[in-house]
Amino acid sequence: MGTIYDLAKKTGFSITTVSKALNNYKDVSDKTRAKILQAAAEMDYLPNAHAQSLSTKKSWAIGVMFSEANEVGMKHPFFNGIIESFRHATEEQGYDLIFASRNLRNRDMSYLEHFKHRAVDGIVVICSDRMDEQVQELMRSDIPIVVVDMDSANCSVVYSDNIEGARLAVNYLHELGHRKIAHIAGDETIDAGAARIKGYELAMQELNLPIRPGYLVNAGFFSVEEGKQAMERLLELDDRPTAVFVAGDQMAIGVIEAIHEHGLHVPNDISVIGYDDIEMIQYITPKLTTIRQDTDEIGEAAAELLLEQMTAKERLTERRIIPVRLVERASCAPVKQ
Amino acid sequence: MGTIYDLAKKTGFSITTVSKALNNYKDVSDKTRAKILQAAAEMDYLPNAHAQSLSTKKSWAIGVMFSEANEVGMKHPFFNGIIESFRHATEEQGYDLIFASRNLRNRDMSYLEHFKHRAVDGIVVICSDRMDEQVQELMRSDIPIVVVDMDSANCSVVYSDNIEGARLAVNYLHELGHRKIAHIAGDETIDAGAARIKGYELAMQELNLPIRPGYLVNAGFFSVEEGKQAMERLLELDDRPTAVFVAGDQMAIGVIEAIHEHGLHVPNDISVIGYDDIEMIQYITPKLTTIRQDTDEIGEAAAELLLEQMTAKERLTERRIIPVRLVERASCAPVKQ
DNA sequence: CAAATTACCGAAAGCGCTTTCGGGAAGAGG
DNA sequence: CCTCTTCCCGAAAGCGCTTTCGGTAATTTG
Repeated sequence: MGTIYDLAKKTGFSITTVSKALNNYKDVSDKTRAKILQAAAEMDYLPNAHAQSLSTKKSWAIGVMFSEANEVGMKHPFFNGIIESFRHATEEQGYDLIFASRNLRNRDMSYLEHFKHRAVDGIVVICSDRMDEQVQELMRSDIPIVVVDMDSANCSVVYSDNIEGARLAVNYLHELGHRKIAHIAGDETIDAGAARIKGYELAMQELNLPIRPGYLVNAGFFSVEEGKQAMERLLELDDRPTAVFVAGDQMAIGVIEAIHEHGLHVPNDISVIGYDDIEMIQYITPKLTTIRQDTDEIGEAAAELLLEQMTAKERLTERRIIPVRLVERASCAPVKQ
Repeated sequence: MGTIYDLAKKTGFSITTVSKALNNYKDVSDKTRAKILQAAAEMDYLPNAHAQSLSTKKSWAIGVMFSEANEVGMKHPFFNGIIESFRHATEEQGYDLIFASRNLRNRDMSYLEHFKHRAVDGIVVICSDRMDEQVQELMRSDIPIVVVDMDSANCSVVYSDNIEGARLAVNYLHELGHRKIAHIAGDETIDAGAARIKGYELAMQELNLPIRPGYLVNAGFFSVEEGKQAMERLLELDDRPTAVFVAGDQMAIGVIEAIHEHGLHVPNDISVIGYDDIEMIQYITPKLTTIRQDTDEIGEAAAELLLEQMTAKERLTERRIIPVRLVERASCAPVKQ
């Protein structure tokens, strides 16, 4: 491969000139630039990124932090949809993504420390747990940052319009004639969970529907199993709901399972509407009606907000709320007479 | 944060001694080491990774390349299961993962070039397309590398025992009394696809079962839609199979859909067995019986093979074949009388 | 044609760290 | 008391690149 010195020797110019030619400075003649570029191609010269970063203080790297909360890491279909689109958008600008480990040889360090160590140009946090001390630390730092799926006044954030999403869901069920609408919710410590609860309550109020006792059940952290258990509790009620708005698709899968196990039918006996629109719900029975979050757009918006800060070289705090929409499939039906 | 110079000034020692203290050299007394460490903690000192890499020629970074083939990137549940476990295993040793973009500012470069530019210590390739010129180039290079889900004599590889997996599937169907067993296959240009075809043919032969005309159908690149279309073709046959071994779970989902749309029942009319054991198939109807690939172990094995090369600082070529197992669920039944 | 620009190029410092090598001080051995 | 080790420490070179600042040579201007 060779270094810039080899290139200089080979072409007979100084490393200064070589560097300038490579970086499109204008104070080098076309003739010599051509020679240098030619020679560079011949010897497969590639600049060393570390040396460049060291001297320019720009690493062209973005650190990504995933919530390790439920041990899903990058396996979660919603989160990895976002990161994939984020990756596309940033890669176009020449940035690489780096997934930092938490331990540097012997000693283990925080994400912030690791990102500083790596001298990343920016950070993207994809995490729903606002209590996470690691995330807090990142948000307090002065590195350009964007956090996804969580609100904050101190840094740029992007998330779906959860309130509107919940409202869409409730209104839809209402239009189908449902009045006894329950909500299986995500934990309130998670912004998305809290917002959807709020949207549910708001919508119910707007429609003058009472939230009956036991109709709002916390199903924790969005897993299939938790959804199932939550639905069990609804089924135990004397005054069962005819429809349930579930705060996440995975939970909704558990919900449907529970309903089926009780010998009831979705949607004939109970309508179910989910949230997210992860791919697999098109293939379950019945196909799940849901509120679609646009992971592509979320990822792109996140990239945009971060890129903006990185080029401005200052921390900005913009809030971007991505619209959602209802995707009608087969898990909701008009209420029985 | 400060540099090593600041630390030296603050403690009164030379940067040499500071560096040595930080790196546990033995030619520095416990007393001064303690002082330096203390001061480092006080000023939140963190060594600059670029400077370190520049002088040690070790970056503690592993480049990962995903096949962009079907535009799924890191969204594919099988691949991202692998990468997640790979990440865990390498992170324990202090390595970070870097997802390289293909363009460096203006000019766009190959993955190999980018990885050289970044001076990664090793590369992991998660790609099934052996024709990909980018992958070829990586394999020809002299950087430590491990490739997943593909065979090669020139570098370390790890993949599932696809032949045995196919055999397990066919034998299982045979035990259920099936004799008319078809195979919906992945494309032969993909190693996994080819191996499963081979295993199917082998198993059929071992059981003295003929492969009837039209019973081996190529469904391309493992998508739901392709699986569905392939099944349509099988259903057009006069002499329909009673069971079908499908080379991937996603395809199997399409297969079941096609069968249902023809008014037939799985497994009563036709048994279906998949391959992979991705999470979602537990939630479809009927729950899919499948051959389970152990993504955790594949990822760990890949990490192990790569780590080995990186510490040895030489390229090795080991082949690791990960065992698979049958997971019985509800999509296969004994053949009708 | 002399003076003032302009066009090109290079010396050198600096980015933050590691590592070799040598040297002084202190302790061990005779 | 002198020599030989052992223990600590630091000067300096080097990793590969960027960028400032001057300095020629070539070109333009009046």
